[in-house]
Amino acid sequence: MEERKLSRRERERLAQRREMLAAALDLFSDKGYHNVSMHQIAEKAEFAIGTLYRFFKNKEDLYRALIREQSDKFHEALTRAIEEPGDEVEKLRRYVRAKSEVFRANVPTIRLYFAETHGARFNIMAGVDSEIRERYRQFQQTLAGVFESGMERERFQRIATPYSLAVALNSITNAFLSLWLEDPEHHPYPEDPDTILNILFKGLMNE
Amino acid sequence: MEERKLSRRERERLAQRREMLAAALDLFSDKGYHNVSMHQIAEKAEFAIGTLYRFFKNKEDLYRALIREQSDKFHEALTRAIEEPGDEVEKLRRYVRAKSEVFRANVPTIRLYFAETHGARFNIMAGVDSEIRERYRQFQQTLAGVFESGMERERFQRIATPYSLAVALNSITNAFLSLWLEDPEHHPYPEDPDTILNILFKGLMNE
Amino acid sequence: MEERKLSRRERERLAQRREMLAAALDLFSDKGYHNVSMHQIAEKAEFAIGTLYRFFKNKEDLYRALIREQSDKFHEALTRAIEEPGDEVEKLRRYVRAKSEVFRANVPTIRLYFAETHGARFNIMAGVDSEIRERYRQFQQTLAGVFESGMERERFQRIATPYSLAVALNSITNAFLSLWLEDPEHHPYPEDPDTILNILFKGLMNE
Amino acid sequence: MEERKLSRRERERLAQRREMLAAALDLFSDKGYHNVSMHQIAEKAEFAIGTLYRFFKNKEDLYRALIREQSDKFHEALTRAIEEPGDEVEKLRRYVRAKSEVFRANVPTIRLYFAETHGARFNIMAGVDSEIRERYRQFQQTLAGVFESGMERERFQRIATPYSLAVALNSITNAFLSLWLEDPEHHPYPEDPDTILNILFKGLMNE
DNA sequence: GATGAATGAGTTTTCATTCAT
DNA sequence: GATGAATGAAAACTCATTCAT
Repeated sequence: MEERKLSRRERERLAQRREMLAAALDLFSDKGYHNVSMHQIAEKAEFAIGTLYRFFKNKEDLYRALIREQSDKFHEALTRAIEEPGDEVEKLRRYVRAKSEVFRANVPTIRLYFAETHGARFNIMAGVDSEIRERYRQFQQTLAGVFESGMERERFQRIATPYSLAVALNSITNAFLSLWLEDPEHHPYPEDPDTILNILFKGLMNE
Repeated sequence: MEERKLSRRERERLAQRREMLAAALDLFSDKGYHNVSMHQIAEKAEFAIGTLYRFFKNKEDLYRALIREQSDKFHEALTRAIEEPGDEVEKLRRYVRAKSEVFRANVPTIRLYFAETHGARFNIMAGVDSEIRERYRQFQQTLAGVFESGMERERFQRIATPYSLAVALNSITNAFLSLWLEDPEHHPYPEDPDTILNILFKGLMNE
Repeated sequence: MEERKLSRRERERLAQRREMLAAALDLFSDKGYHNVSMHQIAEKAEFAIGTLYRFFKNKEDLYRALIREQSDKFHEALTRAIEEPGDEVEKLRRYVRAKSEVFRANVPTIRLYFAETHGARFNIMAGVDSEIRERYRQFQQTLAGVFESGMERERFQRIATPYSLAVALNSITNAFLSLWLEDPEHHPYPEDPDTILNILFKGLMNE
Repeated sequence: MEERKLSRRERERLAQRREMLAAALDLFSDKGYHNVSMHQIAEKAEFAIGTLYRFFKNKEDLYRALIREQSDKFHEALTRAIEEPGDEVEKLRRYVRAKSEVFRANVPTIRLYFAETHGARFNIMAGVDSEIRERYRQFQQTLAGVFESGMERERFQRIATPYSLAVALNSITNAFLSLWLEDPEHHPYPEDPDTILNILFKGLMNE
């Protein structure tokens, strides 16, 4: 935004920080939080261990910074997809497409989300600051809003609560994208968002 | 099955093993794999460390055995629900009901699946032996079979491939049940399977 | 006392503990608390580092155990010297003699007392558990009791409060013994307790 | 002495040095040598780390300079007290009074002497450069001179060697002053030097 | 077969010191 | 000369695993 105001010092600092986080992301996503040592991160980032600790006060701090940064990036992209003008169906299509792209472009980050973490709990956003969970919840509310407005405009039927539909849509996209992630050969990347959306859109039952 | 053929020795051994796994399940599900030591498990199970190592060659082996055992239990219950006689809709309802019950009755195990694990990957069955994944895949095939036969009998429309529908149904149930698990007050336990199934059964779109 | 009741196991354990404390005493008294690592202690005692930690939960715990043990030994010896029957002068002589012997026989321990310690404060008993300081204070009270009874029996003049005299006697003995400790050639070991006691007993002033 | 010969440069340098030492004194006396980092000293003195190292070649050097400077200050004051004209008793009284005042006015420095230090040894001047010890020894000789001349003039009895008496007087004052330092409520500051001196001056024994 | 004491590699973290700017 | 970012050796402590009893 206003990056040109940064001094050289500050720019360098940011670049270093980025390199450290990039190294950490690679390692964490590959082996999981507990199987990566600070030494390994320092080595991969080509800094001395002490330097790492100048940027992050401990291992957990580094991990949290990483998660927060990545999830911010995702939320922005996904929120944008929903909030740009368009009718509900368009929004959902844009959303699924954006999420697919984010997955495709950030495989290590995705793995990180699901890889071992501290008290990693259950679903996609687990094991993470309550702060981040809260943001995820809010995002899911935003998504629910799309279903809600669709219902009000009688585009959508009230087959479930809007929030449930948001949860369902997220879980289905996650499931499909992770199929692809784990075995791209057998489970092709869903180019067309309707592959996923039709499961919601169309009724399974005949009559 | 054929337990009466076991000698006293063997029966005792099995009982000991069960106690060890039970202790491990409690601890792992509470604190996560890396925050539990073999000593703690031994102590909780009231055995000496060395004895633990007679039963499991290392920590990972113990962990895998635990996961395998639990997932076997689940698969059996779920497969039974599907394979008992009935039409496709009945089978799906029985399946969702059985899965809910299994969740409700095995919270620690469920937590374990989603808690930190070695290289825990993404969706519900991840982070685990390929052996177990394979079994999960097979189970999902079985579930897909229900959709397939429904399509053949024209009970179901072909809104997606049968396997995709199996994946979708699993991800949605997981998502709903984990909402309940994390915050039972705000997200009530789904007594009626149709709460979940309707998302598949009914079409969202008007027309 | 009742050591014959100890099992072999327990006897071995105690022997090991003793060796660890002995190694620690040597090192601490030589280099000071902060300049000795747990590895060095383990190595000197010929145990693995982990074994050290089976006996003492951390470095401070080891240090405290050492101090406590040594000071117990001293207090016992010194208290005995005072409390055995005899008149006040005899008691003070026995006390100074006992203290000299304890110094002579426990040079490393003495050094330890005065070597660097955590928050080592000032005088001889400093830098140590308040528990130990309290014991030292009590001991000084006992010593003051000797002066007091001497005054009551009019053997001693009331040139200062009994407690002050106890403090003075202790500080003088410490000073002389540490002169000897630091430079035995120039400052001979005080064989005769009256070398020290006369400073209290006799008046410096003519008239 | 000849400070007006100093250039502005040199005067500034000295002022900086003083600030560094003052910061170090505060920190060391509060937390002890090992619990203070060079960074903390630099920060408290409001200089960069590198600048600190321009003045002192390492942490130990800084520490030694500090001790030396403080002890110089003390020795000067105490020597003056002894060497000003007057008879022996006056000199000793002036000495005890001066020492008390020095203690009272320099609590942090006093704490520093007794707080944890490298190889802090035993009595008051220990744990320090041999250079400083030597100076302390010399000072004690000066004090012994007072006792000696008192003996020659038959003011004092020869109850011990003059040097021993100097040692005894020092240890007693230290002991009393440190009692006050540690617990001013129970152990009042000795306003009257004779509180301390009478222990030497008067004989304890009747007869 | 059971035990649990012993092991030591490996982890996180600190901090005195250097040196390019 | 001053700065403070960078360094990496070294510290305390943990815990999976072994093996003598």
